Amino acid sequence: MVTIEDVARRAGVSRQTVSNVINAPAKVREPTREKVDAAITALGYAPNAVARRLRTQRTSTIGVRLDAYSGGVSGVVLDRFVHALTEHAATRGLRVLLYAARTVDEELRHINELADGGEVDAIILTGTSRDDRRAERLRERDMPFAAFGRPWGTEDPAEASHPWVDIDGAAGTRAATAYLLGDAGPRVAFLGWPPDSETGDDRERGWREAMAAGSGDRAAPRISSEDGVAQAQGAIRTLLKDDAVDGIVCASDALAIGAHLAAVEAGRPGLRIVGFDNTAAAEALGISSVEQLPERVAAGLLDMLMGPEERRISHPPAPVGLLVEPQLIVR
Amino acid sequence: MVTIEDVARRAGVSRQTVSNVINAPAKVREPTREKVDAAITALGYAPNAVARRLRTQRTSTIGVRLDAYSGGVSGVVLDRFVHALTEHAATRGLRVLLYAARTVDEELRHINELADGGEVDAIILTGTSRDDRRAERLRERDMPFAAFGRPWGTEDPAEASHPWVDIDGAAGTRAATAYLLGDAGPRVAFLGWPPDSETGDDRERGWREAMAAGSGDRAAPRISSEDGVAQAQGAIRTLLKDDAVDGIVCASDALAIGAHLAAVEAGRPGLRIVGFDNTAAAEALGISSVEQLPERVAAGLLDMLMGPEERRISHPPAPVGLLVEPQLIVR
DNA sequence: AAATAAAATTTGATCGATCAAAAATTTTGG
DNA sequence: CCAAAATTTTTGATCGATCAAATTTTATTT
Repeated sequence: MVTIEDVARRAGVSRQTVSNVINAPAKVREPTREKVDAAITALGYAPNAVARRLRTQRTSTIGVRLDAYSGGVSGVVLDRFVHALTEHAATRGLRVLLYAARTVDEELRHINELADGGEVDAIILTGTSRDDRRAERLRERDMPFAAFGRPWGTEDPAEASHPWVDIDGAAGTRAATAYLLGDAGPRVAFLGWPPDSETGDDRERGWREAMAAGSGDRAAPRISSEDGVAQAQGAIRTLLKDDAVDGIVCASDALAIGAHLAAVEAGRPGLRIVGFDNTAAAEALGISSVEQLPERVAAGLLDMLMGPEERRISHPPAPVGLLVEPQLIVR
Repeated sequence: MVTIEDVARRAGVSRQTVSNVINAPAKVREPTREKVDAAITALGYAPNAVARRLRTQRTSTIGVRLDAYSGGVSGVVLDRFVHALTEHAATRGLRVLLYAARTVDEELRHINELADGGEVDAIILTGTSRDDRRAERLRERDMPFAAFGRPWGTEDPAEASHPWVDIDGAAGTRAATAYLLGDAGPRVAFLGWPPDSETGDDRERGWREAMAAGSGDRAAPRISSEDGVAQAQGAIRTLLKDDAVDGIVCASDALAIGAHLAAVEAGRPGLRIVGFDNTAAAEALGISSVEQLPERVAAGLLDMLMGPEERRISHPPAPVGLLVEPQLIVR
């Protein structure tokens, strides 16, 4: 292994000058820098990341939880998010360290380990809930963090207690509903999950608002189903027997696929349906869907952790919230 | 931050004794150990991972590439693999560091960086090809690695040049074909990609072998389509016009979904179709599929890198190959 | 050209742990 | 009970870099 000492010896300068060439080239005179650069390339030197971390007390690493694989249609959004985060982090000189956890307690243990061991400079939370214990723990431990998911309850971006970015689900279903109202007809139904899930209620709200604001038929039903193709198919099968609907806005692609299958079954393959998440399955079946743009979320979170141009993590990051407007993909 | 020195002072012993309590408790006398343990819990001490890495020259971290998000039906296998790897790695005291790359050259750069900076102890390659440049580079650099994917060309597990684990695609299609021969009829067609992709040819071989070995109809066709729902749908639409087939074994779920749609369209919703990868989309549509079990691949790769019970990476790991038999999921 | 200011470079200390060898203690055996 | 062996504990060096302060060199001013 080539060390900074080797380079210094070869270039006939001191360690620190080599260090300066790498970290603060402006401090070094041109001819000196050239000598050092020549030595660096001749020896193939690269700074040892571990030694640097020990000295600077910065790991340039952020931790991200990988959820237990759900097996369902969803989960893809998170995968795309992790991918985008990794790419964006790289351009800012950060690395992404994974940890897997199936439960909150398991995740809390991991958070402790990462913090105790000084392994990461910041943590990205996903899927935050009201009074999130992880957020609490991270605050206690004084570990910078940002969340993919709004702090339900206090959603005013101006008075956030920590940085967060979330998809504006209501905006997504609003756009979907407006599209169907214009393109299909006034009787646009909503197929959602049973009430009281925060994400679900948010998406329902968008439909309600668009129906009220536009030319929506007040009588258009709100149907409830667990998140699964078969369950949704059953629910919509029943619906299509009696009700005359022009289109269905769904809270997820799994629901949309079920609705689509029920429509085909009922001899109405042209019934307009819009899903949510824009998964490969919806794409494969040609179902329109609301695309979450997890890449924007990833970029937004890093901006918050670091400031838009910085290359180091703010401590603590400014507590602001950002809602990303999703995009309707029409098929 | 609590250091080993703080603990030593509080317990009234030396640094090294504290270190021994943590890393080699057998070397420490019982009463001493108790004192130290008490101090550790009182102060909430945890060893600094970065300092330890610098001294031991081991990072206990493995690097894994995250592919560019493909957007298609596939990709999920890799995500599940990364997840399983993270979980298994954790139980062996390893961390998983991600890097994103879109091209081979980009990946080679990342490999160099990770090796130069001493960031990882080993790298996991995915999607290996014949004469893989990454494998070559890693060998040159003396970085331990293992691959998800066989070294096409020399597939005899006994004479591998590096450790690898792969899914036995032929075994998967063999099982799928045998199942359809028994359950549907002798005319089992194969819907695959254009020839000369290694994975594709492997999967086709399984079908051929099972057809020859079982009661397969020699005349059953082998149809070719690019990997996409629409393309496959078109190909099978044509097929179903003339040919009478009892079932179709497909090289991917995307193809299977296309075939399924064509079958429904042709008024044969009961036509037996088997896909490959067992994606959420296939599950949602109730299409049988071959499940790759990426969890086993992850476990197998770590066993190879570390030995089945060890907690440190062998250098170099023994070059052996392992084919994991996939599992047919009947729906 | 000397005095002063500014810039460039070097030196010594440090980050927090483990390794290797030395010193202190306990155990064993005659 | 003492010497030798075995065990336990401590000390000093080190991993490879950066920080802070000291020193040297160059540039500016009078």
